[in-house]
Amino acid sequence: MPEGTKDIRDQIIESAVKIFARYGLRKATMEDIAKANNRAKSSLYHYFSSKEDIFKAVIKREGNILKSEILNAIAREKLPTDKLRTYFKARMNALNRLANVYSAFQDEYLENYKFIQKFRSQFDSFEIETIKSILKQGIEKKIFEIDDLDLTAFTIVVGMKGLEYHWATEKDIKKLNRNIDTLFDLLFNGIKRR
Amino acid sequence: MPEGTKDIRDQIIESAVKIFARYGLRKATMEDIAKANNRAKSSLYHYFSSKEDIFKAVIKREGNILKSEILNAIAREKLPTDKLRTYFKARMNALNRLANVYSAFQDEYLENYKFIQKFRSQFDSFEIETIKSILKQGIEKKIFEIDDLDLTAFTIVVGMKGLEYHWATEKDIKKLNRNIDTLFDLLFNGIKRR
DNA sequence: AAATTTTCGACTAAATTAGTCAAATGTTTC
DNA sequence: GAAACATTTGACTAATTTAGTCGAAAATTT
Repeated sequence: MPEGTKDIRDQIIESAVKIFARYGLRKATMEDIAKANNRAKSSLYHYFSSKEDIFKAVIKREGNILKSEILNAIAREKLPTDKLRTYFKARMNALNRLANVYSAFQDEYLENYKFIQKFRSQFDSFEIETIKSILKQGIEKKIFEIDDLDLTAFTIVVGMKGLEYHWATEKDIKKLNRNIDTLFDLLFNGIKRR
Repeated sequence: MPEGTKDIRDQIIESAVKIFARYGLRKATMEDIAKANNRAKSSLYHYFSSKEDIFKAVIKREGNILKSEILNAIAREKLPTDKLRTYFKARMNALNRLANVYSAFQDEYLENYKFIQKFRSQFDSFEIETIKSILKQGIEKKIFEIDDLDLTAFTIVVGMKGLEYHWATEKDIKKLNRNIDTLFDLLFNGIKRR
């Protein structure tokens, strides 16, 4: 695909996000996406090879937004402690903002797709690495005391996943933020240098 | 359909509400509804003759809920003035609560169905009659002064529809409630006995 | 105005879906 | 307990929808 084409590809992706968010991969049709973009269905195939191809692009885009939101948020903090707490909240907020796309993303039907599994595991890696780098800084600054860095980072990510599940069904944002703080404090007091 | 059958019919309608709310009439499949009800698709046809038939039942049910919520709300008020204001708010709140179903209901694709048009016009009649009865009480109690009752009731309903349209795109509930009050005051000062 | 990119409508093969049906299972009634 | 009835189901089909193709028309660039 040529150069200036980027804009229209992006346009299509943007429409597709909404359609996928509303209907999920299965029920969203190329016709739906095309209409939302004021184009004929066949035009889409000039930019993407298949519906799955568009979906991949959507997932990639939303994933990148999620990652950069998290990275930006923790970049604003100086202390590893604050970075960690901010990471928690930024993750929840970003996920909250993406709630629609995300709920489509949770669709069990998607689990069968290999590229979704790949994306998930890539995102897991990103999270573990990010947490690890925060923990490392904490160790260097003598704020944290951790035996097994990998295992600790992994455990933290798993813990957040648990919270995320709870979050999916929790409407009370206030209560949720308190949960985040509680989990954080519990974790923090476990790893803080005594 | 036999007698004790009612329970299961209702069960099916309840599942169907959720499915229609999520996907709309077009994209909701009998299979979806059946699954949500832990039944085989063919079982549904024992209780309903078609998908459209289920949809009609859903619309009827939600319409009745809407009506009774409104009627209950205004029954709690004594003064015609308060009844009118309460009507406004109850209508908005009920519609708000039914937001999902309602958004599916707004689908342009539905406009082609005759029974939807029929339902709409029946609901319009209900609203106009309800408003008229409130206005009548107001006139009797010398609180309102109205020339053409029918035309006034009609105008009020049309006004609320306009607000409803605005509401559909307005996320700020606070602002919306202020709008309701404003519209109400404007209207009220127009019909109040001087 | 030639070359290239973009759009589109018409088309097809494959998949999905509404609705049917006959048989299986479950429940009542005598 | 078996006849009568109600309910559920899986297999099936006809009709519709849908992903993806293709050749040619617009639009844009060179």
